[in-house]
Amino acid sequence: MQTAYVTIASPMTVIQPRLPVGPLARSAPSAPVAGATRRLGKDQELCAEGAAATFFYKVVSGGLRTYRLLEDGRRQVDAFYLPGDIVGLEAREEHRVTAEAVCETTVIAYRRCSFEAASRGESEFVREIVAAILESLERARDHLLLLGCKSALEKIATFLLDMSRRENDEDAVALPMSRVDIADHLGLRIETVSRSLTELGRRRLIEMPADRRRIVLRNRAALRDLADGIEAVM
Amino acid sequence: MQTAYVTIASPMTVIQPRLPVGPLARSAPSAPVAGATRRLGKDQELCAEGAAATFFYKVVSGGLRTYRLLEDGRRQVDAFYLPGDIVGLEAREEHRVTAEAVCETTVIAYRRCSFEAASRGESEFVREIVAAILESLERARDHLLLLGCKSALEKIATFLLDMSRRENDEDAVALPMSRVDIADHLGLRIETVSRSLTELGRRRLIEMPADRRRIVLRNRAALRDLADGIEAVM
DNA sequence: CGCAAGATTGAGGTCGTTCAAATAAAGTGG
DNA sequence: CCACTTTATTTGAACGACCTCAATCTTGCG
Repeated sequence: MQTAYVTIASPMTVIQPRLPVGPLARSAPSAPVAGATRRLGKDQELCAEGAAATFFYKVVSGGLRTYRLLEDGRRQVDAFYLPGDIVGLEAREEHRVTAEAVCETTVIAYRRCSFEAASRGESEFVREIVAAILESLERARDHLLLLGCKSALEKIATFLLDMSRRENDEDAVALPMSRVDIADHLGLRIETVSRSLTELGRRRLIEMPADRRRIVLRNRAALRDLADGIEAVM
Repeated sequence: MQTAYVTIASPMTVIQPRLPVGPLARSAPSAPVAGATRRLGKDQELCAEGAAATFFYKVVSGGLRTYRLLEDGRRQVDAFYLPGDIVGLEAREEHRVTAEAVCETTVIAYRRCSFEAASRGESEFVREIVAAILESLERARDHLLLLGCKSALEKIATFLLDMSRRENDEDAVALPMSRVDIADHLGLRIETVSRSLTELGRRRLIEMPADRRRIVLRNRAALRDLADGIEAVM
């Protein structure tokens, strides 16, 4: 689930904190975690989705936005970060969102390799908890993109693929939850859920057996395109 | 930010697992983390929002939904949890979401007190990182409720109050970001953002100085009601 | 079989969007 | 400092996706 993040012998030091602003500001002289101040102009990128997460940042002045995109350009701004906030901390190899300045902004950069290193000393128990929390965060972010940007049909396609993936990618997807639950999950009404499923069936992307709690995926590629916001060619 | 969570010597039994499901099943014999299997009927509640988070759970069979509500009953189902998933892990004193079974479901309960205990031994650095991640998760969940349930006016009210809170609750809120950013954050179009702000001004809940990047909150109570989904009495 | 709950389908309404234009603000160069 | 261009924001009118309300159909279960 979580991929191990091994820092290859990065010369890194231990931090010995005890600051009022939080430990981040107080690394030991000999083992600095923190780095330089960085100034960003309006709309300048701090870090990109997919880029190596070598640093994370604390906002000093100005503000940042983090966002994700659909293929056709629709954008979901996950959050804004104001002075004092910490951004880019995901304990993963890659950043999952793009961060940009909304105006003239100053941040302090911290090396983040120390996190995996530090937690390597931790109990397996703590690590698994952190991994589970990160998993929740990633799912939540995926869902922000869905709720903020996608149409009803795209939402349903996304949902079906997600359920399928979590059930070992079988073509037959079991939906243990009711239409009401699905609707409240996707920010739709049950009637719209029903109509969207019917429409996907009409388009031959899925098939619905008599048992309404089971759905067969007939055309994953097309469903994937729908879910990713690529306009359907039809 | 994070309050310490001390477990008072609860008599608890050790599990000796060695399941393929991850470390949770394999805590040290002397420091057992896990507990009993629990069976839930359809729609039965596993844990409630606000309740003490004494346990967290791993789904064995069936499925769970987690959700949050607005005052008038609108519901956002944050996520579904299928066999193998871990739920209720927030490293906080209280659960932030309600978890219920979507059908006949079996879970394994784990004591979660050990997390704070275990992390007490961790470096301040790791704890701050975990705290920042949890902060992100909470914000994301709040935002799911906003995107999934709220009307345009409610979204704007929520956004203004949130920005105000993060800027020391001043009545004058600075909005460093553009209307486009706000729109993409709230799942709206810039025109709708603009219209909603105008409408709030018309209702005397806010005031907009000439400088469009600044907004004065005139009636926080009414804004709060709007944000919480309490129908406006007017 | 008969009933209750859930799911689907249909018709009409609404909120937010789209497209377009007006207004305001912020630069730019003279 | 001012005319001019560019960009951001606000406002208006018409459209459309999804919602609401209501009826029908299906399924599960006593």
